[in-house]
Amino acid sequence: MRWSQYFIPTLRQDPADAEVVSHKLLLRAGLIRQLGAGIYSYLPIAQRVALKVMQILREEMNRVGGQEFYLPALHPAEIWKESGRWEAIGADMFRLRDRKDADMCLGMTHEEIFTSIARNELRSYKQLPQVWYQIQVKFRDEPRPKSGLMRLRTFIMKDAYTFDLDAAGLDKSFADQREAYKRIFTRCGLNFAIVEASSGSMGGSTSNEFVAKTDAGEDLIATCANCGYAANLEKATSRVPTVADDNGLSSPEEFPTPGVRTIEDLTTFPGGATADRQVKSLVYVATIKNEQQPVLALLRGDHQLHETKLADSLGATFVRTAHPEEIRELLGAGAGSLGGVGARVRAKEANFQLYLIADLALRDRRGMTTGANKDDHHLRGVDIERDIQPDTWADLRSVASGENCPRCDQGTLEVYKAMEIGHIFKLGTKYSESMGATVLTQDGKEVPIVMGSYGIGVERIITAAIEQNHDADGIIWPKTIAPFDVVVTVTNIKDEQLRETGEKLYKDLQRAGLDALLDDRDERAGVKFKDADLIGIPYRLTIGKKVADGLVELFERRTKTSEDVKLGEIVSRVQKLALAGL
RNA sequence: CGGGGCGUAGCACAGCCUGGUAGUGCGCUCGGUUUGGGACCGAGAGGUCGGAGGUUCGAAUCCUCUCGCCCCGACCA
Repeated sequence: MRWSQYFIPTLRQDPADAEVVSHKLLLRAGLIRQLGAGIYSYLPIAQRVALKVMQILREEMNRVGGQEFYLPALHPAEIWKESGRWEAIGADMFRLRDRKDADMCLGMTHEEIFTSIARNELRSYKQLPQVWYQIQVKFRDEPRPKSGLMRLRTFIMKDAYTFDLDAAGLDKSFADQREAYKRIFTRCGLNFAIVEASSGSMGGSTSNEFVAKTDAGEDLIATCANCGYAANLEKATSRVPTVADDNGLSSPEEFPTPGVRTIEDLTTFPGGATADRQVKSLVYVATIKNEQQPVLALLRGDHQLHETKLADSLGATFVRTAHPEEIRELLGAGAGSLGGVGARVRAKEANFQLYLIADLALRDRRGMTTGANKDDHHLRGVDIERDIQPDTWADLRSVASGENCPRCDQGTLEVYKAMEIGHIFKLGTKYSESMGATVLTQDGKEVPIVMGSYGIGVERIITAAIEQNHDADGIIWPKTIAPFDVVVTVTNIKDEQLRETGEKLYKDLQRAGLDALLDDRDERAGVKFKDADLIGIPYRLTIGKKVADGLVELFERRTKTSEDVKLGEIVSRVQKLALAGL
C-alpha cells in the first residue's frame, strides 16, 4: 500500500474520551472510530490486524479438526425458549420484533443454533466427534460498555462447539481446544494465563478462562508462584489460619451496643469482639429460576463476600444487596444489627422464606458475636451450628494477596489484574437434553450428545496485544498480527533518486511475500517517523542520504535500534526477521 | 440502575458565572521558505454552539425537558 493514498487518520493529540492506553492508541493510530457506546468502526489498519488474528484462529481451529461455519446473527426467539435462556438471560440480550410481531434477538452466543443443527443432522455415534466453529459478530447489551474495544456491545468472536458421545470424548475435545488456545495466544504474542473461573449462566461442569495480564483488565486473578495455581477471584480459594475458640456460652447472650453499626465499631466497643470472632451478616435478594429469594449470607467478620461465589452457590442468575426497607421488613432491624440467630423465624413472621448460607470459614465456630436483629443490640456466645443452623455451607469469601495457597504448602497467593481473552466450557448435556440432540450408541441406545463450547474475543486479543506491547510513542505490534511487516519510509519524496529507490524496494519486498507499506507522502521525515512509530509497524526501512552509498537504515520498532544494511541484502534480511518468531 | 462529569470547527479546548460581533492551538486549502524525529511566514476555508421548548428587545450564556458520550459504582456468558 502507498501511504499517500491509504486511509490512516492518525491523531496528534489524545482524544478526550479515551482513558486506557489501548483505547487512546487505537484512536490515535487511526484504527477505530466510535459510532456509539460500545460500537466502533474498524478502519483499514484495524481490519488488517483483525484479519491476521482471524487467520491464526482459523489455522489453529483447523489443526484440531475444526470445521468453519457461518451462522446467522439474527435469531427467532423460539430457539432460545427451547433452551430456557430466553427467560434466563436478562437485559444483556438485544431483543426485537419482526414485522409480524414475532420475537427475535441478536445472537450473543450460538449454543442453541449449533445444537439445532446437530440435533437435526447427527444421528449416530459414528458421526462423532464433531468440532464446529465460526468467526462471527456477537451482540451483547452490556450495562456499561467501556475502554475502547475492551467491553463492546457488538464484537467479533471465534466460537467453537464440540459434540461427543461421552464424557471421555468431551475430555479429549476440551483438551484439544485448550492446546489450540495456548497456541493461538502464544502466536498472537500475548502474555496469558489459564485460570479456573465461574461458568456463569453458560452452565456445565468445568471451565477454563484465558486471561491476559494487564492493569486495564477488569478481572482479578489469584496465583501461586510456588505451584502454579491460578484462579479468577470469583473461584479462587485459599487456606486461612483457623481461629481457636473458647468454650463459649450455653446459649447466646444479648447485650446493648448503642451506635455500633460496623464490624470495626464492634471491635473497639467495650465487651465487643475482634473481627475474626464476629459473624458478618449480609442480606441479599437472589434471582433463582426467575423467583426472588431473600438470602442471609454469613461470613467471618474480617472476610469479604464475593458476589459471584454467592450467586454460583445459590444457583442464582443474579444477586443484589437488599434495600434498607427490605432488610427491616425481613429482620426487623437495620443493617449493622443483623444476625443469623432466629433470623429464619423472624422472616417467617413477615411471610418470607429466608435462606441462610454460611461461609466455610465459619464451620465449627462458637463463642461468636453477631447482631441480634434488634437495633443497637448484639449477641455474644453464638455457636454457628447450634444457634443458627445454616441451610447450606459454601465458599463465599474473596481471597486476598498474601493468603496461603490452597494447593501447596509453601506458596502464598498474589492477586493481579487481567482481562479475559478466551473461555472454554465443558457444557455436558445441558443443551443437548433441553433441545433433544441425541445419537444412537453402538448398542442402539439413544443418548444426549456431550458438548463443549469455546470462545475467543478478537477485539480482546487486539486490545491485550496493545496493552502489553506499547511505549510512549505508540503501539509495538507483535510481528504475527502487525498490520504490515515493514514500512519503507522515503525521507524526501521530491528527491528523484530516493523516490525511485523506495519504489523499487517496496516492490521487491512485496514480491518476496511481505506486507509492505510505502510511505510516499510529501511530509517531513519527522512526521513520517512519528506516524510509523505510532502505528507500530515492526520494521522501518529509511530511504535517505545513505542511499548514495548503497545503504538503507533498518529500524526495529520494539528496540528502537537501527542499523545500516546494503540495499542488495535488505529484502532477504527483512524476510528473515519478519518470519522469525516473536 | 445509583453517583459524578461533558456536549462550541475534523481533533483538543476557551467563552457561559455577570445575556449584546463565536474565539485559540493543531489539522485542512493556497503561496513562499524549509527538509532525518510531529518546521516557519503569509493568506484563506470551515461552526444550525447536541436537540426541543421557554424567559428576554436580544440566548453558546438563564430556565425546563430531552438525546448522546465519558468516568466511578452496581452488573457482566
